[in-house]
Amino acid sequence: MDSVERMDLIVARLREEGEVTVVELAETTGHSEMTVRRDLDHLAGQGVLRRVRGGAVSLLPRGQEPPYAIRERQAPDAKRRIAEAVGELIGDGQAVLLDSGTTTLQVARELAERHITVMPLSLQVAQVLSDGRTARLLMAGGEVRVGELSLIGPLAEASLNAVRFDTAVLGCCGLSVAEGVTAYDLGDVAIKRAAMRSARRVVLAADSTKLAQVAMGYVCPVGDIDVLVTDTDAPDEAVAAISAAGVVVQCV
Amino acid sequence: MDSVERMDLIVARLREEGEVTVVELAETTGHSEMTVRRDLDHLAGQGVLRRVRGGAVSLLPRGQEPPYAIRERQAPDAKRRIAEAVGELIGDGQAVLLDSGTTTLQVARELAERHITVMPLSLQVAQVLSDGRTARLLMAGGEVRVGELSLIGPLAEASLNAVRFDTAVLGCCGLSVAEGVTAYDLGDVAIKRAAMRSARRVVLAADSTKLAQVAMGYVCPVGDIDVLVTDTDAPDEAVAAISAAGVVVQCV
DNA sequence: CAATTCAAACACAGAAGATGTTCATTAGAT
DNA sequence: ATCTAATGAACATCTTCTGTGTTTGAATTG
Repeated sequence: MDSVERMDLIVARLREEGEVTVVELAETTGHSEMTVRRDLDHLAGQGVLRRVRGGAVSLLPRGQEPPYAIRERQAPDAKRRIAEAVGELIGDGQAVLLDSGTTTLQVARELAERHITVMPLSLQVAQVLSDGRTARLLMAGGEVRVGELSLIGPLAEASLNAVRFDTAVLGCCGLSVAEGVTAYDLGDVAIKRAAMRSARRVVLAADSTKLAQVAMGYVCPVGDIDVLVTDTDAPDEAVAAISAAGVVVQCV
Repeated sequence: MDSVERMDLIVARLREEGEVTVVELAETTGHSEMTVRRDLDHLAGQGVLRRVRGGAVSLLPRGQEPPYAIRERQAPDAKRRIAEAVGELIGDGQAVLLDSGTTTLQVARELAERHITVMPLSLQVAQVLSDGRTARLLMAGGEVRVGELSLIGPLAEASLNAVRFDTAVLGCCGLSVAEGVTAYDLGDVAIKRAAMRSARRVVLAADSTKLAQVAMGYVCPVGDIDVLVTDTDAPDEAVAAISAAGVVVQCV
């Protein structure tokens, strides 16, 4: 059991029990208590839990978004395929708006070596794109959400209002015909809306697990999306319903 | 001779001769030709040189700014001391504007664990601050200069106009009473000016090597600076002249 | 005050990176 | 067109880093 598996186990335990103990985790994982403590300290640094004597308590209230480092490990294959498909939707020279999130981060990796103009809505996405050194980077301003590194607030909206894009690539937390497109953070919601206003075409990149979920913040009805790229695990009836709303659905 | 020394040697040769050969470098450094080639490829990736058969030619025209990776190794001790002193000038809870550059990057490392509000004018500085997770990060928008990762252009100016700061911590490329504060890139110059307009107090962080230099872009007269933090190698007459212009000079 | 937990320090193993060597391929010179 | 030197890929070796466990003394809690 390597460090990644251990972390996943700890997070799973925290979700079920709300708290964990060092001794119990050491037995379960088969590693020393010192190693468990180091794992817990690491997760504490990500804001996942709070250390207490003998163990840790969860900082993940139900109904709230799991932290970045956790989400990045969810459905990585699907996200990679989706990112690849989104990359093919973007032509060279286009101006692209790239949302924050783990799926769009993967899209950024796909676009990093392309010759396009990109405005990322996340510091992490910006990092990936600047490493590529070929894309023209137009940074959005805004307040940086700690942990997420997404950009929100009036400065971010002002940045979006100042530019027009060929394509906006958005992520989301939940998606259904009944409930529309939803996200956890209300600040992010406002930005997604502004992003849609600034782009001629809106592409939503969402793996199939999102189709079953509804988050607190309402972004827009499904029909406002132009293209949805998801994976082949998406249930047929959901895909049919979303298509019926006028969305081009692509399953990869 | 480790890889850092080799790179420095290669850059020095490029500055003197304008070009280098693989064979000669292999002899001088005492390493294999393959290693030299890998070094050259690495520097080519940073935009320092262009590979040609048998060697490489410089991409560093005189009068232009050396690339980031090179500057970061210049006077690192002085920069650290300066950064520490600048950190002491910043009180908790303040709103701080942080310029791009290698000296201000060091300042960012100093401020990363503080509880302040910071607007960085560089992606790299933003990266450092977001790692700290204590500072409130207000990202400036703007076009990202490739290689430098500094933010320039109208979006950046708009971000600066939208906020007011207690302190602006600026870097520069050249500084003298006769020629004022100067920088290489004209885009950066405009941003530095806007930054000064948005801050009650302007702190310039510049190691003593900057006192002898003049760059192309004129930012402002020396007297517009409130505090200059430099190192103890600064010549006394220069310090006296700058003080006479009404600047509080601190040598560390 | 006693029992437990913790964190710093050191030791060790496996992983990752850097370097050198060999060799087939390629670019440039003749 | 042919030859020579340069190149980059592939592999082997060595070094450095990172992750882990153990020990030990300090800190916390009941």
